[in-house]
Amino acid sequence: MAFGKGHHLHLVDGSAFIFRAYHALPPLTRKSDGLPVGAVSGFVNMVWKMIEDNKGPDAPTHAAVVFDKGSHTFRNDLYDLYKANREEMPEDLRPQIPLTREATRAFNLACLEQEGFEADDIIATLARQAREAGGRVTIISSDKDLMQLVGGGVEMLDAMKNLRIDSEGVEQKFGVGPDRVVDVQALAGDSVDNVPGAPGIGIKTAAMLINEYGSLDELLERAEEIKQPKRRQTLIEHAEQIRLSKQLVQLDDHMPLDYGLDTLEVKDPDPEALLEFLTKMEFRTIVRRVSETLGVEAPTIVETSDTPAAPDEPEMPESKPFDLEAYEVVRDAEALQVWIDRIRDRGYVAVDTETTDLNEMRALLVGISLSVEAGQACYVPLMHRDENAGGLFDGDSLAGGQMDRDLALSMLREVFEDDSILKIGQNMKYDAKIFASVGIDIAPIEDTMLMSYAMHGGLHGHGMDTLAERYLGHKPMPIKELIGSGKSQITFDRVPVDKAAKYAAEDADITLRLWQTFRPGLHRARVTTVYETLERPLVPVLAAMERNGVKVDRDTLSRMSSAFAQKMAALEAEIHELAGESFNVGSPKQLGEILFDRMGFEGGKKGKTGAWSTPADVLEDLATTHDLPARVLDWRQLSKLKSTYTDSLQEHIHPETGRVHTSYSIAGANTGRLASTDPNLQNIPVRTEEGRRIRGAFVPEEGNVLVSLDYSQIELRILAHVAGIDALKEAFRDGLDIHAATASEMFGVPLDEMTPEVRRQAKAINFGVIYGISGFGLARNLRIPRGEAQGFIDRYFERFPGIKDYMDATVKFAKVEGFVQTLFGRKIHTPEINAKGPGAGFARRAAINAPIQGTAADVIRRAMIRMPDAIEGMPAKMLLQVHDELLFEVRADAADALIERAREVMEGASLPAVHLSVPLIVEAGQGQNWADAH
DNA sequence: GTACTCACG
DNA sequence: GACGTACGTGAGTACG
Repeated sequence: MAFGKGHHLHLVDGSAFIFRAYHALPPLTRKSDGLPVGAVSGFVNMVWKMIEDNKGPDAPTHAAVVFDKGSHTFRNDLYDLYKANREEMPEDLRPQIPLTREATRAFNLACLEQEGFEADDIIATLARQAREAGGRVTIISSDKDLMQLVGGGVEMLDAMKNLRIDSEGVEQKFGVGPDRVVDVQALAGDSVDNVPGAPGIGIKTAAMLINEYGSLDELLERAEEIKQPKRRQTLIEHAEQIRLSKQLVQLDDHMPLDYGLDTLEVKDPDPEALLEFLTKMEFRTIVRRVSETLGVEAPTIVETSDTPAAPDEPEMPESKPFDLEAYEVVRDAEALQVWIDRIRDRGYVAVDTETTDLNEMRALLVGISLSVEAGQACYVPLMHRDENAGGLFDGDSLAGGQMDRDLALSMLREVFEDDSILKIGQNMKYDAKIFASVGIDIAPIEDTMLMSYAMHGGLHGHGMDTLAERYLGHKPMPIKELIGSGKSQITFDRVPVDKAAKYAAEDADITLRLWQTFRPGLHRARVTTVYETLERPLVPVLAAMERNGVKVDRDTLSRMSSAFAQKMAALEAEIHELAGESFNVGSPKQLGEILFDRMGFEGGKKGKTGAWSTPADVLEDLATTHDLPARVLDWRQLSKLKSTYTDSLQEHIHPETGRVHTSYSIAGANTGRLASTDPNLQNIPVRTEEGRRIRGAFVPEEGNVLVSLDYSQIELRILAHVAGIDALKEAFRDGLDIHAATASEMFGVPLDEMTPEVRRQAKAINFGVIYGISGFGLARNLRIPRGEAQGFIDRYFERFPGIKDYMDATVKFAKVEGFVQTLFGRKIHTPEINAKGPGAGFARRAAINAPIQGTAADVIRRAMIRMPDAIEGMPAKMLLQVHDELLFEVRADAADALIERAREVMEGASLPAVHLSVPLIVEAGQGQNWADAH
C-alpha cells in the first residue's frame, strides 16, 4: 500500500529510548547467566507501552524505530569537536545495543539505521517524505533537536510525559516557530552536543534577535545595526562559528535511503517470535503481559539454581564449588568453535592470558583461558614447550596436543574484536597489551580489578588472590606450584599443559565470578560513573602509552654512570680518611655507629631495630659542623642517581624498540593517582642540577621534539574550590603568584615588597594544608621551633577560616561514612579514621589530603582519556604521565598545534561533570630532551 | 622479608 | 598531659 493522504507515520527515536532506559533503571541482569539486560528490558517496556497507548482511531498506519549508528557522522567532518564532550558509552550498555535491534524486529517494527548519519537525519528525511505525500507524522521523542521538524502535519510526542508538542509547544520552548528553531540553536549553541554558537548568547537572547531581524542570515548581514556594543562585536567576530553551528544543528532531510515509506507499514507482532525473544531474555512480567494481551499461552522461563545476591545481602554469593577437574583443555579448532559459539550466545566472556613474563613488553603469549559460566572454563594452550624434550637440541620444540597458534588467534579475534561481546578480565591492561602484541585489539572490556578499586578503594588491595579470598571465599592455586620460585623458577611455557590448564582456567573462572559478584555492587556503591569514566576507559589509553615507550639515550646515561663512579670512589676515600677507618658508606647502621658512637655526635635516633637512623635532614644538621656527614650526603646523592637511574634505566631499554616502557598501575595508589613501575618514570630527578641531567637522556626520535604540559598548582586550585576560599580563588583568577599572595594575606606584606624567605614559608604552609597540616610537621619542614610553626598555622586558619571548616567537615564525613570523596565521586575509604592511637593522626591527615589529591588525579585521568581522540591524525604520541604532567613526542613542525590542542583538553578536563570556580592553567614547553621541555 | 633511605608530585 | 605526625608513591641497598 503506497503511503499517502490519510496515512499516519510514527517515527521512534530508538537511541533515546535506550539511553533513557539504561539510566532510569537499576542494573538488571539475566538471571541464568548475569548478562546485563536492564536497558533492553526498559526499551521493551517502552515500546510495548507505546504500542498499547497508540491503539485506536489515531493509530499509526506506518511506523519505524530509528537508531544512531557509529559515532562518526558528516557533522564530525564539519567540526571535529562535535559531540566531543560526550562520555563514552558505558560498556555494559554496549552489548545490549544489538539486543534492542533484535527486540525491535521481534515487535515486527521496521528497524532503521545508517552509517554516517544520526537517527535525527533519518527521521527528518522520512518526515519530509511523508509530509510531501500528504500524510501525518508523529515523532516519538523529546529531543529538542527534532523540534525543527514540527509543523505542516508533523508533531512530536514525549512518550514518557505523554506530552504532545506542536508548533505552539515549540514556540514556547524556543521563542520562535519551528522554521526558525535552527537559527536560534545556531546562535545559542548547545553544550550537550558541543555546538559552539555565539558566546554569551542563550536561547532567550537568540530568539529575541531572530524575531527582530527575521532570520539568522539577515541578522548576520545587518549585525552592524545591533545597539549593544558587546553583542554586536560578538556576532561580527563569531559569524563563521555561528554559520558552522547552523550547519551542525540543521538536520539533513534529503538523505539517500534504501527503503520507501511504503515498506514501513504497521504489522501486528508475531506472537511466537516476540515471545521467543522475551523468553530468551527472561523478562517474566512482560512475557505474561504480552501473552495476555495477544491471547496466547505464556511460555515458561526455566528457573536456574544460581540466583544472584539480592541488593542487601552480603556480596559473598552462594556458588558452585571450584572444581579444577571440570575445566577443559581445547586442543583443536572444533573444540574452540564450540566455545566461541557459547560466547556468542552469551554476549560476554571472561578471558585470561598466560605468558612467559610479568612484563608485557617481554612477555610471549603461551595460552588463553576462557569462561562463560561459573565453574565452566577452558584453557587453549598455544606455545607450551615439550617438557620431555629438555635436551640440548630439541628443548624448544612445541609440546603436542596444541592448536595452531595463528588459527586459534584468528578464530578468537572475531570474538575479541566484536563490539557486541564483552570481554571480562582481571587487570585487563596486561591482557590487552599481550593481545596487542599479536595484533588483536580487544574491546569492549570490563575489568574486575578496576571494579573493586572503584568500590573498595582504601579497604584492601585488588589483586586476584585478595579478591577471590574476600569475595568468593576461595584461595586460588598459587602460581608457585607451577613455575616454582627463585633461581629454579621456570617460564610458563615449560609448565606441562594439563597442569597449566587447571591454573589458567581457574583464573578465568574466578574472574567471571568476581564480575558477577561486583556488577550489582557497583551501582549499589554509586561508583558506576567513576568506574565507567575514570577507570575502564583508561585501560586502552595507558596500554598504548606503555607500548609507545620513551626513547632514552644509552650513551648519555653510561657516561654519567662512569663519572658518578669516579666521584663516589674519591668521596669514599675521603670519608674513610675523615672517619679514621674503613666502613661501608652505604650502610646506615655502620655510619650511625661511626657518627654517634665513635665520633660522639648528638641528635641521632635509633629505628625499630635498634640500629642508628641517618636520614638526610639529620646529616644536614651535622654537616654544618663537620665535613664527614657533608661528604656522606654527596656520596649518597651520587649513589642514588647511579644505582636507581643511570645504571638501572639502561637495563630497562628494550632491545628491539630502543625505548623504555614503564607500566602504570591503575589501582595501586589509594587516591586515584597512577603509579609507575618497572621502571618508575614518575620519580626521575629534577630538583637538583646534577639529577636534572638525567632528564637530558630522555629524547625524541629524529625530527621530533618532546612536549611537556603540566597543570599549574592544581591541588591548591582544587583546595580553593572545594573549601570555597574567596581570597585564594581571586588570586588564581587574577593569575597571581599564589604563594606570594598567601604570604601577603598572612603577614600583611604588600606583594611588591615580598621577600623570597617569606614566600618560601607561605609555600610550605600551602603544601602543609594540602597534607593535613600539623605544627610538628611544618616546624620540621621549615626548620623552625614548633611554637612558631603553630603560630603560622593559627594565623593561616584565622585568615582563611574556610580551610579549617573544610578540614573538620571532611574528617567528620569520614568518621560517619567511612570514606571521603573526590569531586567526581571517587570514594577513598578510611577504615582507620576511628582508630585510637597514632594511627588516628595518619588517617585524619590522609582523609584531608585524599579528596584534593584524588580530584587532581581524576582531572588528569579525564584529560588522558580524551587525549587520543583529540590528537587523532596529529603526528604525536602521548608517552608519560607524572601526576600533573603529560609528556608527548611530536613531529617538530606540529609541536605548537599539539600544545594548543592538548592544553585545551587538559584545561577543560573537569567539564562537563564539574565546573570549577577557579581556572585550571596548563604550562607547556618543548625541547630536544625532557629537561629542556620544561 | 623488612627497614631505611631517597627520588618524584 | 603525653605521644608522634606532614600527603601519595617505587626502587635500591643492607641486613637478619
